[in-house]
Amino acid sequence: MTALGFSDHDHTACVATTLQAADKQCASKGLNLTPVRRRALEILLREHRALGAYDLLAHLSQEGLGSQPPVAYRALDFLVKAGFAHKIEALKAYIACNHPGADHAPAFLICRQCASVAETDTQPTSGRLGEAARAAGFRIERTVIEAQGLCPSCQAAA
Amino acid sequence: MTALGFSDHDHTACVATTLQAADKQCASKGLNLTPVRRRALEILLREHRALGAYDLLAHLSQEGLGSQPPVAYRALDFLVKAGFAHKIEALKAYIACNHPGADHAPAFLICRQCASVAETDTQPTSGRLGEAARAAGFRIERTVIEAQGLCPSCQAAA
DNA sequence: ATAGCATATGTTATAACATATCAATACCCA
DNA sequence: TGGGTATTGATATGTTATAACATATGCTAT
Repeated sequence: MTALGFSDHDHTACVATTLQAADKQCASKGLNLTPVRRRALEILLREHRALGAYDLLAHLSQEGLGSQPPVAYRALDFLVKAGFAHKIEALKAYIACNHPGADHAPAFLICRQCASVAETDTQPTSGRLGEAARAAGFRIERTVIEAQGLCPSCQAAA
Repeated sequence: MTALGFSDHDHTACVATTLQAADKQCASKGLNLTPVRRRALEILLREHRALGAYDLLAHLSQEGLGSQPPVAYRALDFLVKAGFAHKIEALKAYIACNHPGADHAPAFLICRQCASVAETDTQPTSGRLGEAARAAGFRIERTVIEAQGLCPSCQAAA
């Protein structure tokens, strides 16, 4: 895959198709994509950027879907566990997954100027990190790979 | 370098020599390693694990070196900027650097069981992340590379 | 039908992490 | 000696995340 996120695309369609894919996956895996969870995913997809839990909560509460922090955190937990969203640790924020479904080790390119985020992925077992882990006898279960810097358009603007 | 942190070593000596190295570097770079900052570094080195800012603050305040959050955060900011410590985003915690001095892109192996942390390093420009960045035209300024899993001794225990 | 169970949500409160702001002090050096 | 810079002290507040407990909803076995 390539790192999308810095390029334009038909966003309405991409939201719709991803939501449908989520519906399908939940049905097949026996997961319960409840109204709050589905709406949370839709908000993340529409915004198409990393949102803080309280940002999401503000959207949800505007629509009468709960007003207290646990509402947002529960929805986010579900989405992250289901693979529909990721947490960006360096931003303490959450973003919809680019390519849900596949089990993957996401990596992110985060623009410090415009806060846009591109998702790509990595092969944790290979590369320097994998080597270091093997050498140390460490068993990797999850990786946080986040690069911060400037996206193409912010470089151009500077 | 190799990933230390999961192996035994002469810790008293390693604390002392790292502190001395820090003194030296600060002198040569015109940085001011004040008592609070130096003590904070010593605490991180002695503990030899990732400490939360409030954990550090507790140590500092026991010694009369300040009792309010900004004291700890200022010391940590200084140490991180100077390259004497790193922040582990996934743990919201701070750890003394293994090899201060060199400008480097640290990477961490974090045991979810015993919370020990090994520091290694990466070459951000190479590998899949670097490729993705080049392909996207993204300019990397800083990276967060953190692997979570099980260290050798916790694997053995399980 | 209904008791029991599992899952999800509602609600309150608080824990844990981090920063803004402004005053006081110290230190350098022109 | 006076002005600039860096550091510290102190108070308050902002931000992120979870604990704890109550309630609702739906399924299932009897």
